[in-house]
Amino acid sequence: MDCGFNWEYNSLINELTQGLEHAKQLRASFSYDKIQELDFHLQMIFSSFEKSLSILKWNDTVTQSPLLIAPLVSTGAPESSISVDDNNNNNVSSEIPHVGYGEGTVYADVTPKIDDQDFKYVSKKRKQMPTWSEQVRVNAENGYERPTDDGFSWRKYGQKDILGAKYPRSYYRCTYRLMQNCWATKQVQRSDDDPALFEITYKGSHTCNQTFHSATQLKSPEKHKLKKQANNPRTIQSNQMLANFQANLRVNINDLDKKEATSSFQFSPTFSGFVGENLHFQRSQDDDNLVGGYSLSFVSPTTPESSYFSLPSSHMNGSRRIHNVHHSESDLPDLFSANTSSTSSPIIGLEFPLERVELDPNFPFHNSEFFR
DNA sequence: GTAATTTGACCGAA
DNA sequence: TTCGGTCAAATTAC
Repeated sequence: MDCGFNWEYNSLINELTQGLEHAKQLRASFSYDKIQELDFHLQMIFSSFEKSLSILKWNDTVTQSPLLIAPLVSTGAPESSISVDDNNNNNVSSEIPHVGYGEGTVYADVTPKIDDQDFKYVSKKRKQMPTWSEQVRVNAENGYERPTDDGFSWRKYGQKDILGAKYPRSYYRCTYRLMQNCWATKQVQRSDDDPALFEITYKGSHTCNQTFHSATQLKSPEKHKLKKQANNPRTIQSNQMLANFQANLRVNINDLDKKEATSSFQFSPTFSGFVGENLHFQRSQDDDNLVGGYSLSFVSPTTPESSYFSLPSSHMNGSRRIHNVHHSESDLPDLFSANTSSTSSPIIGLEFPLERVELDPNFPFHNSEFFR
């Protein structure tokens, strides 16, 4: 039977918790001179509540079936939300060997069969998993054939030529589907018109704790340290926030200040820097709100108090020096590149693409909160 | 040896 | 019958 882990319930809790957190920060930081920060939290709140509603609508539709109840005791698998019910003997366990796959999984004869009508509900439920899409641009010049990391660990399980599409579609599932019953999936489709552009469709929210599993692959004592950190609820929540944040990263470097950009500075190994239109690099003074170390900021010449990003060194595990910041080639004018030196020890927490980051100058953010 | 990817086959939906 | 999504054996990468 089930391990007490519920996919939709946890997703909902995650989303609502995030929304609440952003609302709190919004209230705490309300000030006319922090309008961009406020805007960021508003966007995150909207996103959280939209996803929550999506999950609720999805669940509400499916639970019209008498079999598909008890969301708190079902497994994480969308198709295994059929609850244990001694009265009608419709017991279906995710641990019982089954044949077939995917939508309308056919269970082995040792279990009671699901009739056709029930199948429709099961299939419908998976179909109605919360879905959202985003577009990611990559720099194919340097061999980037797939979108940059989105902060989660994915396992590719299929590729398919799509009718009318120039490029095949790739299918990914969460690496921790089996270990943590996480049923998030994504599809990646390259744009016909713009090969550097990828349409990524996510289905279902992550219910896994990926920091934990990253840590388990490391050697001790880092392993122990990261495990401890990963179990911190704040860390788990921050991971989700970071993923959301990362999903909104874009970059425009049309007015990159080359003089500033080519100077070296200490830098996170996983954030490679960003310059928006009319912005320039500036290595900032320590942020009083952060714990120790230096931080890197982006300051708008016109509104220096409102456009910035900072990263405390206390969350870096070893420092890096970044160099060779330069514009990308002409076919990808909105990207820039930078190289980092050395890779001492892995960073704690989520990892972001090293060499390339996109930042939309229209997307205000202040992510100091993520790292505290 | 283990984990990840590739790829042909299978299945359900339309 | 076609097509998109998934599985799982074979292959490749680490």
